[in-house]
Amino acid sequence: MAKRPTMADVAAEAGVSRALVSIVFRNAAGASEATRERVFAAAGRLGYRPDARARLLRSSRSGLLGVVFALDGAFHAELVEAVYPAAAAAGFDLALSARGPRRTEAEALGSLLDLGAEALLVLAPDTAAEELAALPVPVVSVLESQEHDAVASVATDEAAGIGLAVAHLRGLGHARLVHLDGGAAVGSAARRAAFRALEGGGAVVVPAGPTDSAGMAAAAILLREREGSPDGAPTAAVVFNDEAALGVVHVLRSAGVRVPEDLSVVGYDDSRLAALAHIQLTSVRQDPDALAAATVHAAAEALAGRHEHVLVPPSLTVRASTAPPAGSPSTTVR
Amino acid sequence: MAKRPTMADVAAEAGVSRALVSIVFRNAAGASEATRERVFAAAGRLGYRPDARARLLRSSRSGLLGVVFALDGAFHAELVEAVYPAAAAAGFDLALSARGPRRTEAEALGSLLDLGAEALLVLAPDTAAEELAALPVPVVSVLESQEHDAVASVATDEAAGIGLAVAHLRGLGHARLVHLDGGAAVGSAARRAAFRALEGGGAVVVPAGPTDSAGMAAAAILLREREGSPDGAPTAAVVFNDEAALGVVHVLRSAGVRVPEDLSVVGYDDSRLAALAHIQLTSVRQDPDALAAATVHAAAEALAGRHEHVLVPPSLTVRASTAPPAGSPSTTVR
DNA sequence: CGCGCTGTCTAGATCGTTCTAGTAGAGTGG
DNA sequence: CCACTCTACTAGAACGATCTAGACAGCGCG
Repeated sequence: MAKRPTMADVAAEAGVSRALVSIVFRNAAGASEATRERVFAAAGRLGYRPDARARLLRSSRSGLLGVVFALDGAFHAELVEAVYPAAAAAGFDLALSARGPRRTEAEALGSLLDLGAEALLVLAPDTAAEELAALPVPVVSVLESQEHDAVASVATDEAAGIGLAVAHLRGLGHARLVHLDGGAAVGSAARRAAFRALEGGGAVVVPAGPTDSAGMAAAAILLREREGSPDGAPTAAVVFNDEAALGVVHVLRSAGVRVPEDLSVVGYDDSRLAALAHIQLTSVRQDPDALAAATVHAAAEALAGRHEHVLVPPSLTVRASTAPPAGSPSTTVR
Repeated sequence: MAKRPTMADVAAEAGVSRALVSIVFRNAAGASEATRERVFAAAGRLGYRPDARARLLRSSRSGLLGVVFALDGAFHAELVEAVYPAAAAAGFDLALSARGPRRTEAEALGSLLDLGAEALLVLAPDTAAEELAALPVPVVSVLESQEHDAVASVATDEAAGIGLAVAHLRGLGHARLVHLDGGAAVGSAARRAAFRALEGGGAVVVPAGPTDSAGMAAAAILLREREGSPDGAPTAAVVFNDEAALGVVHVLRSAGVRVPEDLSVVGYDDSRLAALAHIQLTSVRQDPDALAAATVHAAAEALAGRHEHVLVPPSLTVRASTAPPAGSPSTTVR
């Protein structure tokens, strides 16, 4: 295990000064094409790679963004994946730090600060906005919009997402919709409010939750109501998220209610669950690339002292769990 | 955004030299109790935290472990979560780097090397062992055992896992087992071989894959055989992983075959899928804490030049997808 | 020829730590 | 009173990069 070569080694090998090697590697102005090649050749021969620690230490503008995410967060993995290219395009490096049951958000934030992150991207933060604002670097709250002036935020437009789901179902001919909400989960209030706003006074909302068992419980209620009034029963359900929707679909099918023929179901998140071959859930999709781009942009702006609050519009992935209602012309005719 | 305080600031505030502050913060010998307190008080007043970049740069023993993981890896999230406390206990810091469809393993490895990681933990590496061995720091291959002398490895004992599943089913009274394998997926060969070794010449293996659709396809084959010979058909299936098992269960139930009454199903990984309330899959569990501890230990050993190859025994999480076979006394009697 | 300019290159300070070598002062023993 | 050890502390050189200031050559221009 030979010692890692340094800039001085490369300089000696190429017969130039360290400073020049630095210039070449930052591809800054001030080096001739010929020397550039010579330096690169020497570096290649030695297997040199610049040491990020020293680089970060010296340059005030470190170019390092810290990302705090939850390992079990439904959508976090996809989003982090999308942030890598977005950050690279903007000239930022990324340092990841996970939070979870065994590691608090504060610990995750702290370790990123220690590494010298210039700004922090916090996915679905637990921490209160005031505390985030008090950190020594700017923070972008991702997936959770914030009102605080000193905390930028990038989130999906929940109202638009619910709007897409409702419009899709209405377009298929569904007259009576029901929303199974997320209970106390993050984002539940916004989605519920959006549904109520669209449906007006007659909006039917069943309290549920973000898990498949919550979905199962809510579906059981739905079934009971369905038996009570077979005609007035809803023909389509907008469920808080995919996991709950899975529980809903399972209970319905077990009870002999066909999906989508008897009841259409729309999920939310378009997670891997929704795409499973035997599920094929129509689901509201948050666009990871758009969110990632907006997030990196917000970080850059925040570094300049401007704290943006961005809402990214979602889209709808239509799969097999939605169809026109049983009585509608488009299914009976053909 | 005030500038971050440095060791010199703390030294000035406490009226001592920088070196002494360093001593106090590393809690090395050579400072009186009184000064220790004075320094901590001063640091607290200024909100000082040591700069990891400078610290890493100076001290050759950086204490930083790099972790490469896949954001969509079934078991990776749990494992990474468990590695944090294990690493902290051994005095290591962690830097995470993700690989995925948008970011190659080589990029992930490179960025960790740049950050100055002292050793790398690579979860389910893509890269060939020789290439890993050629990296300038020691590597631990996690979740995938390696034979290479210069690459340590920590993995689950696949044979033991399959053994647990088979023993569980045998214990319930099942005589005819079938294994739906993982096709070309990582670990599939080992699990298949283990199953064959246990079952001997009459081992029934159906080629499948690691996805739910592969599980569905394999289940369809199973159903056809079942129709052909209702008596000789297997009464229990050991499936390559949970996702495939999900597809299997779905197809079986849709065809009117009850799980577990008519056919018991065992998954592998004990992932979140297996725990879903409407699935309740019995599954082979890889113990994240044991793996994490073994991994960190292997890293420390690798740093000392000793490359361990460790197999961690799995356990079995019994849920509702397994039961004694239909004709057995324990179900008929009671 | 002298002057400024541009392009290429270098010396040396600097970032915030750790580490090595050493100093001052107190205590001990002969 | 000197030599010695021990404890508490400090000065200054690393670490490996970046950055500032300036040197030197070659060129065009008056």
